[in-house]
Amino acid sequence: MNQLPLYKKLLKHFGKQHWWPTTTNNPQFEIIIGALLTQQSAWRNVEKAIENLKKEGLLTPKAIAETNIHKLEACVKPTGFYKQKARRLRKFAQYIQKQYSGNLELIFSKPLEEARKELLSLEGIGAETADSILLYAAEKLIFPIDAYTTRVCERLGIAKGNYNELQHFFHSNLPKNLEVYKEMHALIVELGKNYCKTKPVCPSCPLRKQCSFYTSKTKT
DNA sequence: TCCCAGGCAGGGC
DNA sequence: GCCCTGCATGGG
Repeated sequence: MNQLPLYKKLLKHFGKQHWWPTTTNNPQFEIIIGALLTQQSAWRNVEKAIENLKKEGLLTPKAIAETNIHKLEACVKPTGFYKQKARRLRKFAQYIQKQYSGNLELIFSKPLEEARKELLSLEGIGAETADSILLYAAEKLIFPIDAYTTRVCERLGIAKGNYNELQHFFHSNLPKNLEVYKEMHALIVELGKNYCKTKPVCPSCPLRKQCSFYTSKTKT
């Protein structure tokens, strides 16, 4: 099964999503900060937090590694779970600073599976966050599976299973193209944010005719 | 007022 | 392995 038609349909409907937005000259590290902060919180609140960090000069591994934890907590407060996020952010910065002198390329240039395992071993980095970092910061061909992706796949009836199974599905059915991977993940999130909520079908969803609730329970 | 947001970790079973 | 809970602020 080729998922390029789905990609084109979503792209036409929603337009380019321009993920992952960054504002500094250290985009890789900023993407990682965003990936940790956006967990279970809206992106607009992440933007507030990153703006706070920028004002305090806290957008480099060295600065975050050395900062006072309470200052960091105040910056990331808008994203919620601020104590654990501040701690995870500082621990990550300290790790990168100590092991690699702040140079992320030294991790990203490792073999993909090795880099992924290393990220997963750090506090606060699970499968989705690791894969988002690898796709958007390291620019590796790896597809993140988030809650929206699971929900959308189920409702469209295109795939089901655990994280690894869904990821394997996309790896097998998407063209091996970095921009497609980046855009497809963002487009699925956009679809999930707007639709896949009501039953039996979301009236204005561009994919409503493919929705399992539509085809099984609604006629014409 | 209630529910959700671009999850993760730790516990129980 | 899967399911549950705590973590917490901001916006609809």
